[in-house]
Amino acid sequence: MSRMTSESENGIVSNNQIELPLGEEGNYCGSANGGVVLKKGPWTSAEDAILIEYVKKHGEGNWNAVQKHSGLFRCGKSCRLRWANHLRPNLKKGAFTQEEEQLIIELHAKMGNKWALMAAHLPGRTDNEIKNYWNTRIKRRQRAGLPLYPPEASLQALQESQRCLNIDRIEIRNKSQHDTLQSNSYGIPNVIFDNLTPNQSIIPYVPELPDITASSMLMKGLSSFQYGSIMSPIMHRQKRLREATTLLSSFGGGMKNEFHLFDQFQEVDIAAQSFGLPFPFDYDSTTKNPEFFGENQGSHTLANGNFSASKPTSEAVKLELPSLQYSESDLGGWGPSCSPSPLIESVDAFIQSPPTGTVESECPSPRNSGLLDALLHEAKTLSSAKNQLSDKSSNSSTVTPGDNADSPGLNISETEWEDYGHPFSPLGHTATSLFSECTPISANESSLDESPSCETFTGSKCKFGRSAECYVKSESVDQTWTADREKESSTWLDITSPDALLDSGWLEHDSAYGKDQVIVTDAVETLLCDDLSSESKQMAAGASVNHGWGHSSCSWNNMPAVYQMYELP
DNA sequence: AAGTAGCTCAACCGCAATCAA
DNA sequence: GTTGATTGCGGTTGAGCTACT
Repeated sequence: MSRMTSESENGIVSNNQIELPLGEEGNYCGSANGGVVLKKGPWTSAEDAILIEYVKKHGEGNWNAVQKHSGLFRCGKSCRLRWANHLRPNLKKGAFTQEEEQLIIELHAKMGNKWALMAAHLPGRTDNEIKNYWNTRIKRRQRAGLPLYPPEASLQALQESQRCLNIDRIEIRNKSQHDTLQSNSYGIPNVIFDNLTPNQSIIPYVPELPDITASSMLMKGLSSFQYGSIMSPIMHRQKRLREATTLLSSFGGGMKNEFHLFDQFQEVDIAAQSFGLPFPFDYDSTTKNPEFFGENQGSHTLANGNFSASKPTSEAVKLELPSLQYSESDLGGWGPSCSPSPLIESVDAFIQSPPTGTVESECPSPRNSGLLDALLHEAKTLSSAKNQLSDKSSNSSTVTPGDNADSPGLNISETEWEDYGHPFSPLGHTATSLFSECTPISANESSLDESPSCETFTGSKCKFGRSAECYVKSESVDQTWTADREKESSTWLDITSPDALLDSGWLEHDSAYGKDQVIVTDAVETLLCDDLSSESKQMAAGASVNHGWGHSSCSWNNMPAVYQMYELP
């Protein structure tokens, strides 16, 4: 509004603001003007007055009639927007309150970029306002390397998610009493994708999935880290510190740990870039596959890299991105020169701050929310639960809080991955890192301006594929990986191992389907299926993939190569 | 003090869903 | 069932402002 001060106050169209009718120039506000030139640009107070007067008389709606009846040279669309965002009564002006911010965070964690829905929960606020706020906040937080969601939200969501997952697990196990640990079925003939069906019945709000896929969220995170990797070096450290501090304070100090994390990420990111690390792949320099990397240049690294182990695909995967969108071109650094850290950062954010809130559902489904947070949160929950049930773990491939730690004795599955020539684990660094990075870091481990510890995350156990244990060695940064840290990180699931997945509950055998089949929990499904190109999705759909709330199944043999990462020779 | 980069926010744009004829 | 108009939504843009160098 204040920006309209320089404008004409008479509401009459000035020449430089007159736009051709839409029939001649796109379809915005296209039809209602009948050849009358319509004004664009900022509204004047006179125009506002006209519009207000009109709405008083005729009420809202029928916006195209505004121009006809009021003489306002604005299209209906513009009128509606102006009214909704600025003129209608009961609009709150000014900055968001802390309560509102909190609510937005919770709502976004739950809904994703459903600005209109979010606005419905914030009286007096408009979707545009919320969207702008969120995008601004997102950018700031991402640039500062902070998680999107505050940790307190994580705890709440953790508890709720745990409860929901317990319900889910019960139902799954009711379907199958198989001992999931017995089967070492790498040649998985079929994969059953198990959505978190139980949630459906208790979720009052089940929108059409916005298709905020795991990969899109990962992309979001990855691209978010582009801010870290690209912006950070540009941004002066002082500014970064200030921003981060500001954001920190906005969360009541609960972000210390995250803040701490971030500073590490920045540096590692830079360092990793300087090493041309092929993010998201961690790889052992002695076993890296140059051919593979070459093929994937310019392609969608996440999709190709993480999911196409042996058959790199050249297909670009166009992902639908959430609000904070970045085109593939934005991810230009995804090639061999990409840093491993973006994902890690995002993962950190996601894991530390899974979706929360009970705005519309007490048991938000990861798929429903469309947020990877939920997905990862599930994994985290599962993994934690499994770790507690250590006695259950009989298979050597099971990742338990100890065998994961740096020991040269890799678990079976890991070795087998290697033997079977999958240069990278199915989920690669992505997933593995997720679990190795979600351990909170105590704030006193390093100060903000200390040389950050690359190993704090890069050194966490990155087991996958041929490269077995691969550390991202960034020689330009300190490597102060601590034993404690490693122990912490090692408690997380080794997702690259099917056995581990099985053991963790990510994959479960299901005898109900007759064959050696594996239930892939929603989280895995999301990683496996949702991240693929639409073409792949269609193929998968042809293979009985049902991306609904119920079970879905993919016939293994019919799955595109990118799906067949568990297939063994 | 000047130049510049980054930020904010209002408005635009395109698409899809809905509605009515 | 089809078509065109209307409405709603989410992503994007760009002008003005602010902070920094």
